[in-house]
Amino acid sequence: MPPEGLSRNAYYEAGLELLADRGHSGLTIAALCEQLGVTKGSFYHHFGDMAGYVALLLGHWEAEHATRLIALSESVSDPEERFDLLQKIAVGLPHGAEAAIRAWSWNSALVAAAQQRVDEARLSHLTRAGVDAGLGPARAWRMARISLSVLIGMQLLERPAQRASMEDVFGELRHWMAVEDPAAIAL
Amino acid sequence: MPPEGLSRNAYYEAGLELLADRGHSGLTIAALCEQLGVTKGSFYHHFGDMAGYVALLLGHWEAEHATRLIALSESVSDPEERFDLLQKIAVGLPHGAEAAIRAWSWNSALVAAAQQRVDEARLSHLTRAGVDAGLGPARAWRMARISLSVLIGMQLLERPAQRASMEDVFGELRHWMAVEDPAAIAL
DNA sequence: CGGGATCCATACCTTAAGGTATGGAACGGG
DNA sequence: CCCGTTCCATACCTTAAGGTATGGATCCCG
Repeated sequence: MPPEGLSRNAYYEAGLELLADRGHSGLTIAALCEQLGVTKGSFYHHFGDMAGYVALLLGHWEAEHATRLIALSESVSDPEERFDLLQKIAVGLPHGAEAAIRAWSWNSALVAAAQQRVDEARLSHLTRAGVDAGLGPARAWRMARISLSVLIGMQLLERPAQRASMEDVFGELRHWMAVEDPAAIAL
Repeated sequence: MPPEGLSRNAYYEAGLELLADRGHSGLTIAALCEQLGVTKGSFYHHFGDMAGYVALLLGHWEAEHATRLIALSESVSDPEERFDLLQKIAVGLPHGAEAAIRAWSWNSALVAAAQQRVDEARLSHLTRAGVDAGLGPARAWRMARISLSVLIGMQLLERPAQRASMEDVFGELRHWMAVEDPAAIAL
């Protein structure tokens, strides 16, 4: 199957794009085919049905925008440097598509499962990064939760997400994190 | 119209309940009527069509869980006391329904408009509260954004939202806010 | 006690989206 | 050159959800 992989990837890109600007209800087989200039025959040839396509699309998203980026961050040893990278990674995520996926997860068990895996992976990675940076476990856990919540909130509050205000807010968060407070860190 | 207002409110309660445990795609006329033990005739009698019902339902939510609570908070003068109240208010919100509405807003312009009004009202109230508590305007703005983002993140990360972890996280946030840092506050 | 208004049940229509069946064009290997 | 496989177009089916038309039941009010 030499000229086939390309086609599949085209469906993924088109899917994420549709999600970003029409939401999950805009991700229909008809819309996908229209955007790619084909008809439903093509879609049902490459993917058995909608559920199959969705599973592959989510797998693509998970691998590309979670697993891969987390591994990238893990390759950095210096804690401060790693948080720099993490902030850049966060700002560069496909916020539109991610927000739509999160919304979508409220109406599909399949999507909810993928979303939960991605959240869990990001959360545990953030917690590890916090511990590496010297926070106590409980405090690192809360820091991770707050950080991920802020990412989610920013993704959902602005449409499209504004790079500038996101950097501002993340900067404030890191400033708070850096504050010396032995009593709290003891946790 | 004496025995009518009751019926309308029943539709609102049923609607928020359906949203909370089936998401917006579960909020169908058929599901509403089934839950209330009536048929579609009743629905179309009370509300012209689905769009009309949705508009009224959102208005109910906005008035009950945004406008009213903000006014309540504004009646408290002491800044510290006000933040205590705000935390209690936040924890007590109908998180399931609110999360579903936020997800829904990605697929309906009407819902998106209501959601934006509620977000804007909460955001500007939080900013005012921050200024009253002694933060500089820019810092108060970021604090408000972070706080609302955390609420949103917590609403979406846990299903159902856990009261305990929410209080933990809010506590950490307020601890950070209280840290003395003249340089940052100068902003 | 008659009549209009309120409230809702029943039956039917329409549309959009997923899904299926089938055939045809292009392309490569034997 | 032929045949099978890949890839996709066309036409049709099915289902779910919004919406409409109509009639009946109840209740208040004059």
